[in-house]
Amino acid sequence: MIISIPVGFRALPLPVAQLSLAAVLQCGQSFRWSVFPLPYPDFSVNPDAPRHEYRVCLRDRVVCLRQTPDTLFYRAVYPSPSLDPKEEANKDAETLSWIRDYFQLDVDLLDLYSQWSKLDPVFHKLKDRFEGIRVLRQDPFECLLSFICSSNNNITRITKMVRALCTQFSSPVISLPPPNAEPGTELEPYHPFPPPSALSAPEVTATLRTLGFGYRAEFIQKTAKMLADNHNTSATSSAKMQEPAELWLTTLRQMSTSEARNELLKFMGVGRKVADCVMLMSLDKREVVPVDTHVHQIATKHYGMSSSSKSKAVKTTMTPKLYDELSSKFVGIWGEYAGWAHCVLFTSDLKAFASYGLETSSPSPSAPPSMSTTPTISAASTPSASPAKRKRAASKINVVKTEVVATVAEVSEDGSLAERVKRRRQLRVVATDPSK
DNA sequence: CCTAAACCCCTG
DNA sequence: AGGGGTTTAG
Repeated sequence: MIISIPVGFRALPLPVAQLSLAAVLQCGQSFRWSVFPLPYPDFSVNPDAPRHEYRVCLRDRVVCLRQTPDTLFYRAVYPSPSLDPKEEANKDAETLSWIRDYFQLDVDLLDLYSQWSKLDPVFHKLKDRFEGIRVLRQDPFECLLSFICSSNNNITRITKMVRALCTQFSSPVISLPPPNAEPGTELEPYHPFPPPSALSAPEVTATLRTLGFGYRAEFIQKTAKMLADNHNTSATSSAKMQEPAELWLTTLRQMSTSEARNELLKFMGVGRKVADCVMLMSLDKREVVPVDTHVHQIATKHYGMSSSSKSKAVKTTMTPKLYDELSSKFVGIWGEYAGWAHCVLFTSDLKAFASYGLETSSPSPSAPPSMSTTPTISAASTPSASPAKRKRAASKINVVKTEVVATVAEVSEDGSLAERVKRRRQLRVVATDPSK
């Protein structure tokens, strides 16, 4: 099979089993990729030719990707066309290294798939249908704001909102025609994701509301302002560089899962689910399994999971306790890369998963053995403390109101989710209203 | 410590 | 009517 390299693209050998762009770029991890169908006259001539081009704007360039069963084609387009060749080569190397980082290509997905298959019969039956699904390593600020938008929402609308955020609050770096377009086709502007400083002004809330963000408008602006106020203390030297607040968010990669979660929960509009998504998809917390209502449904139906306290039907509400139970059970099943396994099963092809359930649900509830017992969970995912210590910490917060920050720092080692939320509320007061 | 309702917009 | 959630009030 001969595949010609598209003009301007470089080739990176990569089996589609290691990465499937079609599955990964549109499954609700990132909401900013544009997809273009490639108008080939006849695919029967070359059935393996790429059908789509994917594009996204990164800082000063637009990255374009195409894929065949064994090759990833990539190129970047820059605003200034006449660079000297050496500079050009540098930038291309930069683009390749960004791709390797963004798709985490050093992680062998085939290894993981075979591990999960041994650990989980349900996964074993499904794995062939979900090739090449991996967790992206996204920019933390973009990830945080995108998932604040995700509450009570669907992928289509989140995508529209994130797009609106970019077109409204950042300048386009370049305008390009769609791939394989006729001459004279209208150019399309490409906007990078806006930095915190562009979203922190109070008027931003109203603008976002007119753009259809609803109650999330305030969350976005408050979160951006909190980041800018706390971390953008010195000016950013270059427009191409990240702001200090963005760099600070990235440092959460160095922290433990529970520490990073505590930091994220301080932001307005960020609860457990959003925090976990941000940690999994941008902060290297690969064991974290975010739980939403859909995961809950599948968990009870296919894995025999149900809240230990309430043995009601599938109609139970998602309490913090239930969330913890479900999340830790999946970590117990899938292990170190549990979040990645979750991604394969739940955020790719939900309909295929549902149909699988219809086929096999009646004969035998083939739940994995680890379901029945409480699995051992790493300390990082479920911090525990003596009840006495916890109580002391909680009461301290209620009494002391003036030195909240110091108190929080002291007790932030542990605590239930509810307690963390309480602490967050007080922290927000300090962070957003210094006068009080 | 835990539960329930509102929130804003889009889709069925 | 209800949704891949969070906040606020009880």
